[in-house]
Amino acid sequence: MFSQTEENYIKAIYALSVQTGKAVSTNLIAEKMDTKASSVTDMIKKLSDKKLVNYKKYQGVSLTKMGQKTALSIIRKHRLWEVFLVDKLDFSWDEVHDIAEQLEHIQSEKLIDKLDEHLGFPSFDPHGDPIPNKEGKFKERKKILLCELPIRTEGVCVGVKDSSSQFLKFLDKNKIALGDKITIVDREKFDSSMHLKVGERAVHISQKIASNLYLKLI
Amino acid sequence: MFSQTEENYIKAIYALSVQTGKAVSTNLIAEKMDTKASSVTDMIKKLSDKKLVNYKKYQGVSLTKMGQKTALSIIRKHRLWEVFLVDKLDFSWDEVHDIAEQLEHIQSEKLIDKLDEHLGFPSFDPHGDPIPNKEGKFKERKKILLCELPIRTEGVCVGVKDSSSQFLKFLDKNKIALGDKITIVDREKFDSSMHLKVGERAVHISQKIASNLYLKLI
DNA sequence: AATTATTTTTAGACTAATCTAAATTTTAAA
DNA sequence: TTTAAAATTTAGATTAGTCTAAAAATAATT
Ligand SMILES: [Mn+2]
Ligand SMILES: [Mn+2]
Ligand SMILES: [Mn+2]
Ligand SMILES: [Mn+2]
Repeated sequence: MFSQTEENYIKAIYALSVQTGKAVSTNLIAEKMDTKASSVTDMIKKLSDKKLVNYKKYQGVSLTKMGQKTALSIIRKHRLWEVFLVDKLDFSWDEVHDIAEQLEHIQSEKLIDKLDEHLGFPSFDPHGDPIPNKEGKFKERKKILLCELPIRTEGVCVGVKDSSSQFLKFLDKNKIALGDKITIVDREKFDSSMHLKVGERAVHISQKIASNLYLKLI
Repeated sequence: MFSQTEENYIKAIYALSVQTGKAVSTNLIAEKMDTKASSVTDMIKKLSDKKLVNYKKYQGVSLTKMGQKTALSIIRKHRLWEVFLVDKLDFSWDEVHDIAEQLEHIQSEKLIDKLDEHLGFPSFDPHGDPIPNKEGKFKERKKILLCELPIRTEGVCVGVKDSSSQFLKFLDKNKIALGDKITIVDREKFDSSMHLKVGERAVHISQKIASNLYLKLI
C-alpha cells in the first residue's frame, strides 16, 4: 500500500499535528524525521498526490481523513507489537520501541487482528499510551503530569511523556513503574525537586522527572 | 546490515545452490526472483563487493562462508516466524509464508532469540522444514517422497516439497497433515495414482500429490 | 513601508534497484 | 571449426528517496 518511508512521514505528521494543534510546518517535520526541509517538501507533494495530506505551498500540511486513518493504523500496529514484546517475549519497556519501529510496517490486516486477540485486546501499550482499535478509536485516559499533582494527593502512575530508553532505565533504577501509587510529600523551593512516596518508599526526584511522568487521580 | 533486496537475493542463491549443487546462473536467479538478468548481474556485483558471493564473470555465483551464514540466519527467522504464526496466532500452514517473507527481514538478534525460546526451540517449521539454530546448524531429517515408499510399508508424513497455498489447502481438504501415518495400499498402473490408508481412512491421490509429500519410515 | 531574517520551495545531482536494448561471451549445432 | 543460439554483461534510462545550493515567499525588524 504505502512505502515504509511514506508511513513514517504520516506518523510524524500525525504526532506533530496532535502536539501542536495546527498545520505542521516543513521544518518541524524535517527536524522530527532527521532529514532536510527539501526532502520533506518532495515527500509532502507525493503524500498530497495520494490524498493523505492537505497541502498549499508555504502553508504547512494537515492529514486528510484517509491520512489520519493510516496514521492510526500504524500507531495501532506499533503499540500492539510493543505489548507483544513485553508481555510475551519478556522484553523490558525501554527495549521495545526500536523493534516496534520495524514491525509496525508489516503489512497484514489479519496478522494484527490475530495479534490483538492473542494479547487480549489491550487498551494501553507498555508506556501507557492508548492503542487504537480496528476502527482507529481509542480512549485517551484522563491524566496529569506528576509536577501538576497537588501536594499530599495520591495518584497512580499511568504513563510516561518521554519514552526514551534513558528515561525508562532511570525509572527502572528507581523502581518506579506503571501502576505504582505516588504521593508528593514535599517540594523543594530551590530547584522544584520533589520528595515522593512511591508505594511505601521515599524517593527524591528532579523537576525534569516530574514533568515526564503521567498520573491518574484516584 | 543488508537491505531487504540483498537479503532476498542471498536467500534465492542459497536455495538454488542447495537445489542444483553447483554454481548458480544469472538466468536462474532472475527467474526465481521474477526479475531481469541485467538486474541480477548488477546485484551480484554488489554482493561480490560485500564478500557475500564468489563471482567470476560469466561463471555463475556461489555463496561465501559469510553469505551462507547470512542465508541461514534469514531462513531461521523465516521459519521461526512461521511457527509463531501457526502455534501462537492460530494461522493455518497455508497462510504463513507471505507474512514470514516480511517478518524475516526484521533486524534484531535479541528478538529472534527470545522468539525461539518463546516457541520452545522448535526444530521444524509448519511445513516440516528444519530450523537452523543460532549457529546456523540444523538436522536434515531422513525422509523420502511418498511416491518412493514401498507398497504396504507404513510411513509418517513429515513434510511437503511443494509448500504452495494451493497444495496445502488440498491436503487440508483431504485431511492429510504432518504426523499422519500413511500406507500405500495399491498403485494404479494406468496413471500411477495411489490408494492410501491415512490413519484408518482410505484416500485416493494422484502421482503429483505423492511426489510432493515427504514421509519418514518407522 | 522598506529591509532583514527565516522558512520553504526549486533546481540539479546522487544512490539503490530496476528496466530495455545492444554488445559480448559462452555453449551448442552444423 | 565455423556458425548459430543462448546466456551474460554493459550502456543508458527511470523511479524513490535523499542531499546541497540557490531562488522565492513569508515573517520579523527597523
Ligand atoms: Mn517506522
Ligand atoms: Mn509505546
Ligand atoms: Mn524476503
Ligand atoms: Mn516453511
